[in-house]
Amino acid sequence: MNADLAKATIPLYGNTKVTREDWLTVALQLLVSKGVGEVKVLSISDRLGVSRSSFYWYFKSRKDLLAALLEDWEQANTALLIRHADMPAATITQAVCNLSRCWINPALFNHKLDFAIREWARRDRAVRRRIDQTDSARVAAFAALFERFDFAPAEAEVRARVMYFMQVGYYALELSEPIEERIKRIHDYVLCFTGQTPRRAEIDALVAYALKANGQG
Amino acid sequence: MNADLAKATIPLYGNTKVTREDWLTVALQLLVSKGVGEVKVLSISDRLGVSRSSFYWYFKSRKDLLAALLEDWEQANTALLIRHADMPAATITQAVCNLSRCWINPALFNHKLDFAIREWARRDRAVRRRIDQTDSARVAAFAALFERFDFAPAEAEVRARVMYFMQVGYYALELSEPIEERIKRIHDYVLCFTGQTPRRAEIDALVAYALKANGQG
DNA sequence: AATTAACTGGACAGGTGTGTCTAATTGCCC
DNA sequence: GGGCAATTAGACACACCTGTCCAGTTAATT
Repeated sequence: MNADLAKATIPLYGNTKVTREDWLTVALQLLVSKGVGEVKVLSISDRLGVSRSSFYWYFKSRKDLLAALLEDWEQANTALLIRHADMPAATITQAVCNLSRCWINPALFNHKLDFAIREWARRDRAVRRRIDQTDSARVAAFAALFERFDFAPAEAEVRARVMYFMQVGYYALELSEPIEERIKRIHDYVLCFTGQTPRRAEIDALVAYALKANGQG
Repeated sequence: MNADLAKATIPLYGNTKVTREDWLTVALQLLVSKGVGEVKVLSISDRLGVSRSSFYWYFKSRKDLLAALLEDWEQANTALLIRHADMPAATITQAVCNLSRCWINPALFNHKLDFAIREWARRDRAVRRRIDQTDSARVAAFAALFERFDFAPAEAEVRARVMYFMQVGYYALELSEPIEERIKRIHDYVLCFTGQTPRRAEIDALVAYALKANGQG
């Protein structure tokens, strides 16, 4: 149950059963699967097989834990997207294919986490502010990508937004379509996003990547 | 506080202060502004200035109330979108402009309600099923629109999805940009969605509509 | 004016959550 | 093998939400 993290660290001192990391890991799982509202001290301690009150040795309060979770999220998701947007590419269609890897490979972008944070932001101003900054940074990186391929600034901005918002919307609907279904649409998506017909090799490579990343390769 | 609805109906019998409608109205406001979790009998009775227990005269339980709210939502939002998608238009760009009125006029599509339901669906299977049906119906209507203007079925489907998901994503981010900002992008959005340059008159008409609907006209 | 149907209010029971305090318990160190 | 520090369990206080019960209160009806 808690074997994963506790054992990796230095041997524990005293009557220790779990670490602060363990609390965080389970809290993150709960945040992702059920939303902030369900990140409860009791639920976590249950899953950890540990008394609820131990929690207060590691964290000042539930708020303290939530702040730590927000920190974790901020480190993970945005840097990934920006890194992929900045990858070298010969054509705009290739660049969009590169970026699509984040959406197509579940190991890359944690959309459930992203969305849990979004839901949280609806009820918390501080979270709201942080996610707004994050969204701006992402869109700016995508717009820069289109501008690198000589799109006019205004059009680059709109295409960046369409691409990003469309993806967020896709996640919002939680369609959970099989990968074969999604693959069929890749060509037309790239066409719609860029206004240009992608090369066959670009699409083929992305399709192969998608299958592999989803365990169908 | 509760003057709005109670007075509009037939004179009330007995020691009546509020109606079932009043409970529903306030519940809907809470659902929209704070999410399902905050739709509490106590919160509503407080706002209504009425005892909490009166609730159980009108509704069997909190679940009963929530079911009624879901019913309300289903009636309102989807029919509106489909009606706009089916409007006659001379060009595909014109058709997309027609549909955009739903997104641009806050009096038409209640996106906050739509999103509150989406969040709710994350924790309730029955709601999940209903919203999935709704989303399919909407996308089907949009795809039919593109097909009417001779787009190939596969491309029509993708363009419908890009347009719809992009809009849902936009709402997910809760950007709250001023209307002037959004207006600037209309032209490029239509271009990106349809792959065709819209006519000047089409854009001008939509911009005028947007300003009027947002009290700037 | 009494009756009655349509409500309303307050008290109570039961469940679940947070946070605090104190008395264990455990493993390392000397 | 006793002491100590780190950690944990359990009891308790408090808050808040749902749902039930019952004794009012009120205005149309007779």
